[in-house]
Amino acid sequence: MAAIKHSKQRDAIKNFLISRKDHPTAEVVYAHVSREFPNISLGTVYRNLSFLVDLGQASKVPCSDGSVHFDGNVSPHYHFQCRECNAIIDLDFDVKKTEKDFISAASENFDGVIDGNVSFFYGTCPECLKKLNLLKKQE
Amino acid sequence: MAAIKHSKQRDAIKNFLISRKDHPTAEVVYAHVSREFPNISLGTVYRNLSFLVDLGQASKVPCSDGSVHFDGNVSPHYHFQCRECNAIIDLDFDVKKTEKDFISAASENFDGVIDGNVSFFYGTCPECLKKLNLLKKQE
DNA sequence: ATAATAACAGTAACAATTATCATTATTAAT
DNA sequence: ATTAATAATGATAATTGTTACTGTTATTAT
Repeated sequence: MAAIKHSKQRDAIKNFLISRKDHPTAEVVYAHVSREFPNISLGTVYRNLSFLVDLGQASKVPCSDGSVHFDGNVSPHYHFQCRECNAIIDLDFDVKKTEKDFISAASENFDGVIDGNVSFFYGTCPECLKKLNLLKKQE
Repeated sequence: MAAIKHSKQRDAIKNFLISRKDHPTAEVVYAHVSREFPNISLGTVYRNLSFLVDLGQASKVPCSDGSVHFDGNVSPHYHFQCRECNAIIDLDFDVKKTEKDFISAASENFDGVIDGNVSFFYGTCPECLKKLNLLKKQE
């Protein structure tokens, strides 16, 4: 019902999200958008991030360490988090098929209906793998 | 290094966790253990829950709605959350094999190393399914 | 131009969790 | 058994991430 009005702050937040392939937190968004809008409020950032999520133009990525990140890429995909550097990286594989298999396995001994899942993968990212290999060689 | 001393409060917290197949939050643990220890502190509950997690005697279950639950069952298994009643239920299927398949699919176009995943399943639990079917018939 | 109001900045309030600290309970040594 | 050392406690203060409030500003429709 309430008509949406345009706002430069919201544009800046959305553009920042789209421009980044990593997954900034509200604080990181705030820090960057503050450069363009020196007295933007942290509340405005939170309000617009939720708003964008509601509009389906961004997605909320709650990590198991309790931190909440935001993703400008709303196409279905899974996330990976590096145990070394905590970076969150998009994974690129056939979500549809794999998820279907995974859900049918999960439904095996369950009397309810499973219609979705949220997964996070963990391990070592390519960057950190390189660093660790270099350290090994130096020994 | 620091020697662990026994505590009745910790026992009560652990026993409560083990006794429950649902997955209480810190507040719920506090509410129940308070019956036996009327002036236990909420801080003590949080402290011991983390401690039990560190000892590998409990696990932390952070849900994507931001709430944090605790599980006395530390054997590897997945969780399901009902969209209707928000209950968290253990799923019983062959984790090892399924996870292996899932991880190898996820690793497809990724140069890092994936060694684990955390997944949450969503849908309708058996209880709520029943209720919804009854409602349908009444129409 | 003007009026209506969505969105703002600034700030207060909030909920969940963690830290502090003086007191109590548990353990190990006498 | 007493005692000494200290882990753990209860009570409370502090912290963090987020949401709500309020008067002002910016956007849109008339």
